[in-house]
Amino acid sequence: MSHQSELKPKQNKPTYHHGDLRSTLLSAANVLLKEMGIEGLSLRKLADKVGVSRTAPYHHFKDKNQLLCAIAEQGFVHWQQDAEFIFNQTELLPKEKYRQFFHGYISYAADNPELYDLMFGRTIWKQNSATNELRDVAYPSFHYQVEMTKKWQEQGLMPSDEDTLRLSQVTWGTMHGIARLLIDGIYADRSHIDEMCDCAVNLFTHQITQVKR
Amino acid sequence: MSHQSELKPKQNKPTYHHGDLRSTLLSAANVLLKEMGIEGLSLRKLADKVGVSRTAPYHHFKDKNQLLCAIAEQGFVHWQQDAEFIFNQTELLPKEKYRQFFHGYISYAADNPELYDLMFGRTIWKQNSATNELRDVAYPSFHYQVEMTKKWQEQGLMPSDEDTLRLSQVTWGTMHGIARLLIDGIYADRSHIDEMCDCAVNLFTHQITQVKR
DNA sequence: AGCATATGTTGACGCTGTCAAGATAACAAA
DNA sequence: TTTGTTATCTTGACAGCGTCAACATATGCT
Repeated sequence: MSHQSELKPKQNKPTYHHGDLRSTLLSAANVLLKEMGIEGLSLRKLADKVGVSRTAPYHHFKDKNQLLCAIAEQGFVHWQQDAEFIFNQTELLPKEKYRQFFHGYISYAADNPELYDLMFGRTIWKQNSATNELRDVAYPSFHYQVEMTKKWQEQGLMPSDEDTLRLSQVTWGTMHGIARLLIDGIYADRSHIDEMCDCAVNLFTHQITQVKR
Repeated sequence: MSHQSELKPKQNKPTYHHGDLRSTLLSAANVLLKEMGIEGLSLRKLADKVGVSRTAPYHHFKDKNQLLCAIAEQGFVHWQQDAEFIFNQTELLPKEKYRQFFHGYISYAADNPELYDLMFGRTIWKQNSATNELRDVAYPSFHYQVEMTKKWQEQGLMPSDEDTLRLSQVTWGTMHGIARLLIDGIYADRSHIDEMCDCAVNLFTHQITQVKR
């Protein structure tokens, strides 16, 4: 029953087997996530939207948690591509590149608040509920930021007397914190984004404008 | 039924009216919050723990949300006291005072992860679900940080060419972000706290060690 | 004393995630 | 082709959740 109309396989006639349920669930879940948020996304609503019974998704995802991890996984892949694109723009000066990276991070979060909340929120990471597949995608993403920080230190853009891991934890923490303040609407809103990002970049890259080595 | 034993009013004999249910609920909720987290805290478990029926709490809190806001409210009061204590320590140098403030913030978050998550998390702030009472306590707390930042700028500890509001959003964002990374267990753990804090303080107060004006 | 109000109780509803058992289709081996 | 295994989808059921409605009891004011 319910409305099993639009989100069905290639053929129009209703088949007992869906044929491509897993990926259909994933994309529908992305929409539902954006609309209702991480809490409003329920397996039952999702199944109903796709036009299958409540328990059908359980043949493709063991848990609600596994579904969430799969969504986050896609998010990390997409986000990693964005980061690499900025980092590989050779014609930009280091500082300008970092500024774009910073803006890009915050913009990604502000444009996809619910997805960002899922990727970097406690729902997944709190009690070790992240899937191995998700870890395999997320950890390299985290590590990529450390590598970039190392490069920025070598270029003299960031202070080289700070430990690279600590420095990247702090700079990333800043981006993460600003993103969260924006997403949760705590004492900051979208109109502040540009100025906040510039302020942070100035603080972290202050030396090179003077020393220029 | 259930076990209405320990958390009862002064007299031992079971009375129909509890007598002090609201505050009893609040303190029991704090315990439950610390144990089970913000999601694991259910009104039914709470009522059962206190020894009243499921709907009794509704005579003291309109919502689960109102209960959460009341808990967060207490957290803000307590946290504000901590901040003022540090800020009023006159014998400390500005930089050392700021370092203590930073460490204090992160330690408060790390020691009360669930409470911090409630106070500064999206559950309350996302969709404007904060009570007026909570706002009346939280907003001055936020503003207090701006005032301190202003003082630190005047003392030459922090760059005075940055807009005060932006600067405090960034420095607070950094504390918030580090706290979140720690709490959610994302690429940082408690053994990194001291070094991360020092690194951040160094970045934000770099000038004064050189300029010393 | 009587009555309004505050407070606490049981019953019920719809929502959620998830398990168990049965139905149907796809596919591989005989 | 037929048969059997497996993947997929179904309905039924259960416990837990927040919350409303209706009812019970105690407190306190007139």
